[in-house]
Amino acid sequence: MDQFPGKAKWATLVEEIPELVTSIKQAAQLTGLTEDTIRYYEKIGLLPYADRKKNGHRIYSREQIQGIIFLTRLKATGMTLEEMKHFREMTNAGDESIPARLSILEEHKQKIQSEIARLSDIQTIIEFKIDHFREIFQHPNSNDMLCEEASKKEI
Amino acid sequence: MDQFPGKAKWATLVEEIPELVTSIKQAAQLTGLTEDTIRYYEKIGLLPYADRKKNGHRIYSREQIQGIIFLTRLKATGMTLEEMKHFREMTNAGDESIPARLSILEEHKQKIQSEIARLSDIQTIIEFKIDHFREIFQHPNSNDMLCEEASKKEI
DNA sequence: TCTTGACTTGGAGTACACTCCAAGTTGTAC
DNA sequence: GTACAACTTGGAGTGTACTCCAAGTCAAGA
Repeated sequence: MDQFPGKAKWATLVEEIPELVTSIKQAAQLTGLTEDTIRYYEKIGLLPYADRKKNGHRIYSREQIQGIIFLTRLKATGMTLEEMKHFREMTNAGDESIPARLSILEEHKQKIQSEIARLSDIQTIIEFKIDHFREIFQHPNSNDMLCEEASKKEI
Repeated sequence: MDQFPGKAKWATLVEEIPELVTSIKQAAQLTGLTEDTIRYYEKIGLLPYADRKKNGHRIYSREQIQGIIFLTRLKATGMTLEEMKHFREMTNAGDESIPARLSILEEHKQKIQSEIARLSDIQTIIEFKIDHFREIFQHPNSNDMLCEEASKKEI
């Protein structure tokens, strides 16, 4: 629902990621982000300051690319940049922050669950509306009757 | 995932809506929108110019409130204001626009379906990550092994 | 040596959807 | 008659997440 680049484009398996990614362009292709977005994420501290080649160009390890991809998963399920930043900052704190990270992920998982439930509920309402329109279209005369019926149901 | 006001608050059954809603405050309570948002929607043409009382205060019929609530459903499932405006403009065109409205709703329904599928997919990935953290936490030594295993799966 | 292309930086601009504010009007309550 | 609440308007400001741009650097190729 967010702008989320087409799935086939970027890496979904570790094997597709070189051990060393030597340009921001490549990083962008692998993660599905734009180069500007990667720079922006680094600027706001969501991504750590990336290593540079001698000429100043960014390089990334496979693990770093994997980390970015995981962040895009969180973002794609509605986590804000600020929350992601918090999650990532804990990664820096090492294994002792694992329980905290676990509970963030578990909470987020619950949120996704509720989101799915919410979408399904509204899906049902929209389906009702679709049926309603289809009725009107097929039996233009029984229009009012169906409206009566509709008024007994959820809006 | 969007800011979506708490469900219990507003009307979900037609019976809860008076036949005539005589203030923007009441309209806001019934629809779950803020007064400012209702004015804003009217300003951008997403809602038609509401009838006013002699003193200029807005009034709404039950049907109009129902219409607003349906728009909030569309919004809550990711439809943009611009798309909703388009949908609503067709409502003005009368019954001849029903096939077009039908196809918009059907397309939107498909989008929600894909959205649910997308969330479920990522849910699975997050669950894997949670299991991974839990493993590390419970068996700190087998850490590397599990990382190896992880690297064979989806990121 | 010069050009080209891929990057770098800081900072400004954009899109969406509100959200807030100041100034004014109206109707009721005391 | 005056205070007050509940509205009205136009317009400015906010937050999130980018997106774009100008000016500069650097390495490789003709």
